[in-house]
Amino acid sequence: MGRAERQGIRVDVEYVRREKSRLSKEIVAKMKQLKNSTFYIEWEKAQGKEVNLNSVPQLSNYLYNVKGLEPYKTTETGQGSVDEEAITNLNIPELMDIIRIRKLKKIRDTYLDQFGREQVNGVIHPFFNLHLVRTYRSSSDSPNFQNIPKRDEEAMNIVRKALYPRPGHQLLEVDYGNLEVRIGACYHKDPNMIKYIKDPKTDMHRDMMAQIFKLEYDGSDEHKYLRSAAKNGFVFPQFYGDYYVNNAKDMACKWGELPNGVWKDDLGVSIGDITLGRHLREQGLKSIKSFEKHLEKIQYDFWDNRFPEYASWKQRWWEVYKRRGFVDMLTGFRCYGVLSRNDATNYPIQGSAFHCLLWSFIRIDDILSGNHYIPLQIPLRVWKSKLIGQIHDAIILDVHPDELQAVAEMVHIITTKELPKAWDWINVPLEVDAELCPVDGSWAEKEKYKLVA
DNA sequence: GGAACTCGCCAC
DNA sequence: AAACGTGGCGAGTTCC
Repeated sequence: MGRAERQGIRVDVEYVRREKSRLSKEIVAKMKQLKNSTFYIEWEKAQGKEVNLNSVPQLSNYLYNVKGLEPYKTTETGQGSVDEEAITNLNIPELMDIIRIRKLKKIRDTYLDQFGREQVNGVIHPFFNLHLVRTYRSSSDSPNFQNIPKRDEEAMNIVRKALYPRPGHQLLEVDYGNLEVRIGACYHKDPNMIKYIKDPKTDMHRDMMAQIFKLEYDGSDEHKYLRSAAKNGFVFPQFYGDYYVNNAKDMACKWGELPNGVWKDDLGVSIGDITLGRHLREQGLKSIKSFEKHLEKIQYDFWDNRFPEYASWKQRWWEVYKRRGFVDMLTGFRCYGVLSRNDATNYPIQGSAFHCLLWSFIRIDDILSGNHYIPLQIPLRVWKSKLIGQIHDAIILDVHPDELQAVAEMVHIITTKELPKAWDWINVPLEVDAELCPVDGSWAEKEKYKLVA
């Protein structure tokens, strides 16, 4: 990991400077426009002094105390929330401008600023800490290389266009697929989960989508969307220890839309020519309450029938922790201290999943730096290609095009074949996906790449 | 003037 | 009966 830190990642300093000033111009223009609105003028009047558009307490106070609006949700400390979800639901156009400004400032002040500040001769050297995280995962700082925008298209493009390989090289990213789910299976050994992992014809999220939304998955874009709703709104939260009441509320708010506990025909996700809310109503799930009851049954089915071994492992593992005060991970580390019921099962899975990545990272480093002892058909030499970073279940390399083929094969062998050989407790196949950027292309330009033909 | 806090938001 | 896991970081705010 130290070698990757020293290697670093190239930053286009001139681009960062230009992009920051472009963002600043848009932020200033947006603020100017906002300051002319009656919403802002009334806010300023109530405030009695100049309004700070970045101040969360000021906005919360104005919306919920001065104007007396009903908060859509509250924060941990009971204050009216002003996060994106909460203020979007107030249906005030000016608040959309605040969301836009926040997003642009996030890109400028959190990411581009960090790159400019931390770069040395056009290279950043993020730290990858191995000693700070309770679960034995890693963390990264100065700058944090592990939270660079990915899902939001605009933010992803702006930020990742700043990061480059060395001249004549290309960036390669190799991700383990569903690593935590697979490593979880090594602990609980649930046969149904193992079947989902091993049999490519099966798909757990597709099955859950059908059950939750009462729809047979047909592969359409709308169904793909609902599949990810089931995955991120129910399955993963359940794995982490959440329960159906939260799941129902989150899913209904995000995908169905029901301000008064009843589905609205004109709001929410559409499937075919009707909305999800309408579809659920036609299926007899008339309100949020009935959807919650529906999810309650699904939760019991999920743990009692679909993954009973997983459920009993969770139970046993918690009993072990209560008796001994610690749990041991398959990778030899011990989780101790005050753990909640969820912690006692989440920590070992999360930690040993990362250790799989770390083992692979170290072995790849051995080979690239010419020190390897693994009996592979790979000549001993120092490679031009280098490891430059890691994001929990992904490895990022800076590859010379002449070595691409060899690197791809080697990484594939290490991550999916050598690792399970080294650790016999790995009882499920491991898979990796890869993405490749063009030669001299930025990290924004990555495209799917097959490691093995 | 800095530490500690809250809040929002990015990643896995 | 319970009531989602791990981080880093920026900005505003309050306290000492």
